Amino acid sequence: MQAETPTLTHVARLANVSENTVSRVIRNKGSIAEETRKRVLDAIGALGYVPNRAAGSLASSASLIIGVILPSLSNIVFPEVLRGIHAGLSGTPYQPMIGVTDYDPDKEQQLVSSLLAWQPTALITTGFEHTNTARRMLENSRIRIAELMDIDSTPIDLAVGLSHRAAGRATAEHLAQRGYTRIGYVGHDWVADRRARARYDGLCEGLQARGLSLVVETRHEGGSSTLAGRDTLAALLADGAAVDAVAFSNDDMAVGGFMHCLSAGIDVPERLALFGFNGLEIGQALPKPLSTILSNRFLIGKTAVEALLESVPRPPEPEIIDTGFSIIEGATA
Amino acid sequence: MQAETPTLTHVARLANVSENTVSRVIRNKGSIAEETRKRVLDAIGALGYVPNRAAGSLASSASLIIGVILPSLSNIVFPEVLRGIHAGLSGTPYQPMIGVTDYDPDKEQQLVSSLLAWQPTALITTGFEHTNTARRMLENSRIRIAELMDIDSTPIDLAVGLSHRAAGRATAEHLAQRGYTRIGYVGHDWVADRRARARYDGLCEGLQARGLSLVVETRHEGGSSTLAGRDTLAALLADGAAVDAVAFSNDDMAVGGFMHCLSAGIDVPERLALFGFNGLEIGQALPKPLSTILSNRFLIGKTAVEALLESVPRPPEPEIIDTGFSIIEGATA
DNA sequence: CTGTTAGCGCCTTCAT
DNA sequence: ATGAAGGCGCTAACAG
Repeated sequence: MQAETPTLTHVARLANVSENTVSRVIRNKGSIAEETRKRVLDAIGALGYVPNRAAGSLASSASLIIGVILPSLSNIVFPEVLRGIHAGLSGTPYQPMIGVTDYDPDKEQQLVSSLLAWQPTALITTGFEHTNTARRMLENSRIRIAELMDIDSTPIDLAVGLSHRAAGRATAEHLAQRGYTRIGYVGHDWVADRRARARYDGLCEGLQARGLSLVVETRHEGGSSTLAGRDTLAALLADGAAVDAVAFSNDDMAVGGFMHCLSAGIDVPERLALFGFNGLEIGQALPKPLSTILSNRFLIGKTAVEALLESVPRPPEPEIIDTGFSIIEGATA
Repeated sequence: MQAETPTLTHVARLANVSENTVSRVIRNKGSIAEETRKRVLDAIGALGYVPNRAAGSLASSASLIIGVILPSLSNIVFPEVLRGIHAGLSGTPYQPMIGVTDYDPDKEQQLVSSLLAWQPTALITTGFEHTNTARRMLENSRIRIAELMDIDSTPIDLAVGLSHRAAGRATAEHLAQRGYTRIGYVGHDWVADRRARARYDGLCEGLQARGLSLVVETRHEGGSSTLAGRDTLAALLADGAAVDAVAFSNDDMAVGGFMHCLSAGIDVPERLALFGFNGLEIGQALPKPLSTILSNRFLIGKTAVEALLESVPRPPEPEIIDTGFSIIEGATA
């Protein structure tokens, strides 16, 4: 038997109050006699009432949705940001609605439009690169907007992340301090991945400050992956470059590089030092833990959600939250 | 200047038609004169109209939401399923709304309730284990329900995945055929991860069919991870067990095991063979590609979405789609 | 092929 | 502290 789905009206009738009172109890708004509240809650329990979110959204012109736009799910980094978002949302009535851009600004624009159609309370996206249309939509909407991962530019409303340029400089300093002088770079496509590019720039800048510069660099044409890291390092070394350390665009690439060294019998770090970025678990499980930079992905997601929900009308001034980074000393550089 | 958000009414007015006609054009429903359609589309473009999804959902008692409940985001497996779901959804107007259970049935129940409150077109969840209440809610709702990953039981509506028991048996057969006889098992917590348990059962069954049985087994108390695999294999070997092959609960654990062998100078597979499950990229990037079973996670997500949207009223009979698995020969077993 | 008429279930505003 | 009235923007059902 398919019972009719209970609505506010049913609850109100059962509890002998007006719909309005039930609504107030549910939303914890206005003051309600303890006795009444209890009667209402009992009725809700008895009927197994669950509020219709669509009706609520329509009436209030605001939904309990948090739009989340991620560039990719292939890399473990963004699922970890999403985990942080979930952690920040747990215990609240908000639900995340997800979109994936594959690093394509046009797809992002379309997702911004689709997600705004749900009148979400907030929209979380990545980086500062948006189409003009997308930017306008985000600015004009009065909801809260977070731009994650990067803090090297002025956000529309809120930025949460770290300075990738600074992380690149820190890489340079670490390698220089360890006495490496012939430093190479193994990267991936940075047209799509702007933050990898920013780290590269910071790296070059940091080396230059020490009177050094990259002696060789190779970039894989596609996205980052362990296999790409392995093959790209192999290609770089095959050219006979004399390097004593290689900075990778991220840990995936660096772990791949480590695999190549294992296969080729190259001693790490004695003959070749390796340095990554992200601080992924796999890097720390290598026979020699990877020297890298921890990027606090989970924290970025969690912090963003908490900050967004903290003050739901958008504050007048944009805010930047630096979740920082830290060097993992490791044993490969 | 914050212009008023355009609604159907505005579009209708501008195009000189009734709201209903606009609605029909948008939803591609009923027949419309080519001339009228064009006028409406022009008006939509001119105003930058975006339909209010909440209003649409309320009026039609159905939303363009697909609820997705995942056990975890820590492991790359579920993000890959999610990628498949996204792929299946791309080009449709549906958006996924995500929840994470952390393998807790009570959390799942709460998510089922929260997500049903949005009147989604379909709900995708994992496995066959639900609280009684959750099961009742899923059965009573008339929307489509997919239970992913596993096909070894009767689904509420649709199951998409593979037989984990069969995968376990295939592991046994592979190892036996390669001539290994002293086979050990390194696993993780299977109270939460039922499918790992099913593979273990299949493994034992398969060994028995060959007149073999596990000579030793160790299970890590928590979830699977590379570090856990490394340490758990180390612990197993420290006990002095004479094994010539180890089957791991999954690739994360197996890759960790491989790392231990590297550190401890154990030749793989000569002195110890390793076998995993999932076919993750990292396993194939090892100096010796991991012997394992490919679980087609992406395909599971994509297939599920396609099958669900194919026939939106729930069919009378439950259906099972076997996305299968295949052995990756690798070089470690 | 197009228009008219009623809601969907809830929240907001105003009243008491 | 509670109730009454109206409407959020859209779609369904029925005309024509």
